[in-house]
Amino acid sequence: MAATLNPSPVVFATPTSTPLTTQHEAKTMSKDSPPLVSFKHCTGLDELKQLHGQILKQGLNHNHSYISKVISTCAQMGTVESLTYAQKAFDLYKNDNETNGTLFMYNSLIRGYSCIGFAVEAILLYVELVGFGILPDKYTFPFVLSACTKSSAYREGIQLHGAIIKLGFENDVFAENSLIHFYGERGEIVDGRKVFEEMPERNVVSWTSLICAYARRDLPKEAVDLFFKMVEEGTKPNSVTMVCVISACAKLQELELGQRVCAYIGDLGMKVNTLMVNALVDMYMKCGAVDTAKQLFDECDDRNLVLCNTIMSNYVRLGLAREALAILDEMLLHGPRPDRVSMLSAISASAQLGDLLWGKWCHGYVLRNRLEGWDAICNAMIDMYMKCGKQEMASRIFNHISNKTVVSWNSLIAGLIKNGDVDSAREVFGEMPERDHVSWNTMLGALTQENMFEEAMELFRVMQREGIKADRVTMVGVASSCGYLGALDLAKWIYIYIEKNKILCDIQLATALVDMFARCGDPQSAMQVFNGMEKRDVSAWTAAIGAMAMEGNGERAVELFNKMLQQGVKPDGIVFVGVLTACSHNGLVEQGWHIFRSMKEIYGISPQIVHYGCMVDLLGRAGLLGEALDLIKSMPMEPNDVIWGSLLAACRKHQNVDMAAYAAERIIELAPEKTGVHVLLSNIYASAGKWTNVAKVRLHMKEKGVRKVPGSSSIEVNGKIHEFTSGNESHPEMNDISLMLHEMNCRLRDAGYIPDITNVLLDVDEQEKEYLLSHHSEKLALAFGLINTSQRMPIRVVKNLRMCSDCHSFAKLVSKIYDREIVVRDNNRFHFFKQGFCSCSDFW
DNA sequence: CTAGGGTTAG
Repeated sequence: MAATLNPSPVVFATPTSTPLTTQHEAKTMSKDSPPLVSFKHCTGLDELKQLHGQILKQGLNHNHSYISKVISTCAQMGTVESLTYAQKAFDLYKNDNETNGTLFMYNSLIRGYSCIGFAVEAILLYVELVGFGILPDKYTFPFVLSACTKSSAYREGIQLHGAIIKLGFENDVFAENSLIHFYGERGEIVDGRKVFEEMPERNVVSWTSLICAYARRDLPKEAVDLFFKMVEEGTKPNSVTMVCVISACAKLQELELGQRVCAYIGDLGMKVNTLMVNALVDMYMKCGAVDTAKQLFDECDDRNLVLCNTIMSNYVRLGLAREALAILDEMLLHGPRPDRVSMLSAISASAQLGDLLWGKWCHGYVLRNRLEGWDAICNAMIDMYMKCGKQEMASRIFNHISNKTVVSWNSLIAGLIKNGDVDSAREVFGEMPERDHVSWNTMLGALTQENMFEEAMELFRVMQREGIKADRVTMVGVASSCGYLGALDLAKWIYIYIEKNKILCDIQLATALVDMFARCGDPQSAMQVFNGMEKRDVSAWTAAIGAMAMEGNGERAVELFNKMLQQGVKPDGIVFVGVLTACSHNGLVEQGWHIFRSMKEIYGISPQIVHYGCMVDLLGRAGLLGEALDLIKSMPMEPNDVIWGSLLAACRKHQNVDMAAYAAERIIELAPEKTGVHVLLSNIYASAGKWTNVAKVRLHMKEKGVRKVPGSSSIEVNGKIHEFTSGNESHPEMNDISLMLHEMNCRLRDAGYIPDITNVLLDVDEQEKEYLLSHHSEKLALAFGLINTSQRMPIRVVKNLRMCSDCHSFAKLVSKIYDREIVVRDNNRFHFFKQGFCSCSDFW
């Protein structure tokens, strides 16, 4: 627009007509001329159009006072229609008078356009105004800057900053405040701060704008600090300030701080308006004070839509979907009428519950009220139908979306994964037009969840190659995969990577790191991360307790558990599993019973079947087989195959063949597909020398097509993970490994090692048994480790099954004869071998 | 004239 305009300055300072109050002006008006006050009583656009018509009819279009009134009144109505009309009136005025508008007209229009979000039009009008050589005034800058802010017109904003300085408005509080807001919304907070610092005088809006900027840029701490500084320096906060600072407290999730800030509301005798109630309810909910929030909500007379939406969305976020839907019910009965934001929460709530009825009802409401045009609603519905298991319905909605965003694709992928269709998810991932970090994180999470850890790490490497920035969520997935791989070098690299890239280490990520180090057999690092955490929730404690359990340090695990209770962290069912497992690894029968009983008696948590499983394991390992069986019989629920499996394992350790057979039969009844049972059962018979029974089990396995899960061990050397399976000789360095194994066997035999062939299931001759035994996967990995790692390095092996007792003795001796620390993680815990001893003291 | 609340996927 501006480019085609004549840039020569048109002096507009001379009015084309004198003010209305003068005699001259009065004469030009007919008797029926509408008085200017009639604009004040103008209620709608139609009325205004009539007034404008009268003015035109009376030939008053040259009178800028009238036309200015028309334009400004129109613009203030703030609708697209009214602005279009204002623009028309403006153009007509300019045509009839062969001149430009007045500054006041420009200001009115710019403000109006900015208000309805037509920022480009507002900026173009400014350009036009300057093009005509009209000098902007102090009213112009706030309007046009707010337009720049809304349309992210960065270059224009910067130019305006220049103009403000050039035209001598840099000491104008309003212009400067608008600049602070502009920079703040752009994320250029340093520039905003600079403007703020250089202001000769500031008012409450200057402070508030900067506080708001910090709060929005995820620097809530700075926002709150600035608030205190503001009060200290004697500027009284108003309700807007309070809304901003309370939202900062919500982000910090610090209830006490929030309450301290709120104290100013009462101290200053501030009236609490709806926006403040809303901010308060939001803050309390984000800080975990759900009851306080609900109370405030209930006491609020003005249940407006936003307030309802705030409480609903928070309920959904907290996983309280039922409560969210209760609010919706309330709204449907007594108002306010749910809008698309309410429905977004309602659809998410239905998704969370997997409640198809509610979901379908929401879908219907959306259609009846024509809310479906909004992307977010459709995306939420994809998620909802997927979570309700209605893949087809979800896909249908996806296909009907005309404007598919990356979120639509991500919802589809996540949904496919939830329905167990990882292959399709991978396919869609490959097809989608653009991928954002959520897409990558979703896939990474899926691979981790599906135990495809190496694939997950590979995907992470692809991310690196493609320059996708990893964030917290990425690293949680990566850390978790690494933990399962048990690759300590990789773990250390990940830890450094997070520090180097300044990835925010929140509770979840720190917890993932604790777990990762624990699974990689480095409990020291795990505890170091844990001790460095600022806040610890029950999951964090669970990870630390798990680290101790895996190390076999039951006493320390129980200690940690007690410390957690002391610090007032409420235990959940999961942490009890952790601590009871720790007890069972160390035979802490008394403490285990004590903790188990406290579950219900003190914490009101009814033990679930897993907790009984832990106890059966604890009693069984300790040799209290009768007590274990009694517990199983006293359980309030039917024992499952896992429970009997624990008992079976215990029977094997303590050589109770009869009870073992009983337990095994129960398992085969409950879960005939469980291959491990057959193997274990034959092992029991084998170790008792009952070869007829072994043959029977083997026959049964053959008939059912059950195959033993092959033992596999992996070892990380120079960042690469080498995997060995029992008896598989495909590794490229197999020759060296065989030679090494032979040498090891010789040296060990000289030291008095006798292979414990009771672990060999097959009924073959002694020599062959020895051969099979000497090729157990962990032995291959050990030999490989001895060849390929330096003397001072511990050898770390990860095994998928439980270590057999022969390999256990073997590793003990190797650790002594080769003077090497050996760390083996089996599917249950760690074994640290050193100088002929194992950390488990042979109790595992 | 400038500043303020609720919004889907991992």
